[in-house]
Amino acid sequence: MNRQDRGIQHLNDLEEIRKNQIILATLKKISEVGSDNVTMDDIAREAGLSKGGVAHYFPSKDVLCREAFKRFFERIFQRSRDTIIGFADPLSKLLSFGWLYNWNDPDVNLGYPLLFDAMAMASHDAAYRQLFHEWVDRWIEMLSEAIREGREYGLFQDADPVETARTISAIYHGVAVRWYLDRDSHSSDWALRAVRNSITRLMGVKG
Amino acid sequence: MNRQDRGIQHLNDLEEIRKNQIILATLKKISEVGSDNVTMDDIAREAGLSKGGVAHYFPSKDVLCREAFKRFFERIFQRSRDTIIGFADPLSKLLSFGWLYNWNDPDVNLGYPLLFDAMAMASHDAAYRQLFHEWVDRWIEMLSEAIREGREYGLFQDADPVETARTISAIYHGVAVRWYLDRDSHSSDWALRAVRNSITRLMGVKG
DNA sequence: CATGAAAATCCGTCCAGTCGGTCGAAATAC
DNA sequence: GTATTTCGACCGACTGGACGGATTTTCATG
Repeated sequence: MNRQDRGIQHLNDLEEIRKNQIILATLKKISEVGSDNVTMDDIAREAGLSKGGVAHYFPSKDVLCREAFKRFFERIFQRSRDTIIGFADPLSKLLSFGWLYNWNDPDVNLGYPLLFDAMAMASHDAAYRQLFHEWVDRWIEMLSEAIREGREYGLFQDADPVETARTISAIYHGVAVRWYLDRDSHSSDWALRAVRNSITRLMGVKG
Repeated sequence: MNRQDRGIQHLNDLEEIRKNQIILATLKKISEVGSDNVTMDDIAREAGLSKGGVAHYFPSKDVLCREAFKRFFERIFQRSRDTIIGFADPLSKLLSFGWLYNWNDPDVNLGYPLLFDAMAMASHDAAYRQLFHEWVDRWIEMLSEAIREGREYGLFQDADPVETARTISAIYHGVAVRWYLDRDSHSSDWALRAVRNSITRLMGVKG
């Protein structure tokens, strides 16, 4: 981005644009090499700025990374919500996250390394655990809503919706780890069958 | 360990003792701060040696970490095998990993940060993916054996044992992540119920 | 004295964060 | 309308510290 572009923006707009630009670059770089191995120089260059330019918008690497992770998780959650509301049937809602196991999805290729990085951070850093907790909680809220709905219609067997939602969420996650990290032995088809099987049986739906 | 101890050992013994000592220290430190943040100095001090002492036994940090991870995964797997063979009933075998959700277990407190670290590495490094793959494969072999047994006795419904084993393994993993990283919302009781429920229903066992 | 393990030291590299400076644009003065 | 000043985004050289690996030194042992 050259200097000509700058004048045509309001200042507040510019700040938001630059921050976004930097955060996108941060996510890409962390995804590529991990947050411990990424340098501010890498991020700056990826964003088309210099170290000083990045420093102008973010006070430290730590703050930048946290903000980047936060926005990324937010985006993934929004996407999940957009997907789930496209289904009316409660079981379909619970099974609507197949895109998590699609190699051609750009969010997937960017996202899994980010997720693993965030989890590794979380195991040492309470702030990242909090971030993870908030993210999971929003998923649970969304899933348990669908479960309650299904129970009302008599589709699902009786069980605590929140507890069941946590189990479903965990199953998606566990399958995802295998699918992404041991890809030669865990095809996308396996992943889809695994979650479908586990979840339908868990909910007491006749197969 | 002080100098008096050293003379009473054969040289080959000593080498194995030192390597073990260093590896244990490495695992502890990685568990505490992550493999990227650990320094050779940290490891040496933890092992009661100096940097030079460690360098004498391991050529580089990279090699040391890989070897440490390898031995750790091996140990966990051995422990799992020891546990599973204590049960005769195939379903009990599949449910015999409750110790994975026990906060008082020393392997647990040491192990989860190591596992998350290894996964984050694996998402960038094929060598760690290979390590993960081999580890998973041994689990799958062990689990699918129990599943085959259960099918022979007519306890489990028909389904591909390996595919089902992969699903069970993934469920254990997914539940573990939630339990360890979002501990305030996921009790050990929840974790045990979650795997028991998911697995018994997946296997078609009458609850 | 000889040997080799371990300690101490050194050196090259890398990186986060700082700071003085540049440049263009907007504001103000005249 | 033009000159001048101010403002702030941005740059990039630099610093200080940390680290990994190699080299040198010390020392226990036989």
